[in-house]
Amino acid sequence: MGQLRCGYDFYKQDSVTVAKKLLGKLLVRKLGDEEIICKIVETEAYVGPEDKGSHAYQNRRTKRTEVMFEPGGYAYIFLIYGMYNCLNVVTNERDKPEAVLIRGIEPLKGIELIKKNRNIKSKKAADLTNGPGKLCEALAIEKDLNGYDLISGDQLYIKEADEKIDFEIVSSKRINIDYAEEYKEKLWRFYIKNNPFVSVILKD
DNA sequence: GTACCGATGTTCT
DNA sequence: GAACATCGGTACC
Repeated sequence: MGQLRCGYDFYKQDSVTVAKKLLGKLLVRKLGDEEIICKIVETEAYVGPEDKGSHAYQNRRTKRTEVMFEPGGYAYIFLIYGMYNCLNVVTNERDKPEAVLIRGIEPLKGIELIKKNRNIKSKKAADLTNGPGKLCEALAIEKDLNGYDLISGDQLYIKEADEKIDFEIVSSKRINIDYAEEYKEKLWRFYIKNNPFVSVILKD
């Protein structure tokens, strides 16, 4: 089944291309004997040294951003607001610091384990995984997976869906990057139209 | 449905 | 010391 998994030829593309192509693909997480599979429904591209929204703006290279300078195919995980982790996929070639933030996923398998990991009151299924912090908690994705190899690792990876389902892609501004000046206007967020696991719907 | 607010800790100035 | 690619609760429509 290896041919279904996304490899370097996929991740080496630019982040906007990868962000769009990730929609509809499957995020797989192995936890002991159990497996969680979710469909990716919302992404954001962070586009390299010129992008004022990106942690790697002006090639800012620190311990935190180091993995963004690696070749595409690694996980970039960072802590936000002191409490939540966010999962990114590093894209493009070595020394071209780009990444795609996964913002929304739809659980297909392992929902009981997701509920256990999240432990929330809400009965709405969407609240389990409709946001970057939520989905990391749901899949037990923590800082120890920063730099994880999504191409050859088996704990966390991305693969093609088993069957192709048509959907419409919506482009929008990225969420919560007020500091990014003109770059906050860029339509570098993508999601599957009408999917309930999308985190935010902006008014036009 | 929207609006605000506090929690929390790492990173960078 | 400030900022931060967020979330869940409460209050009020």
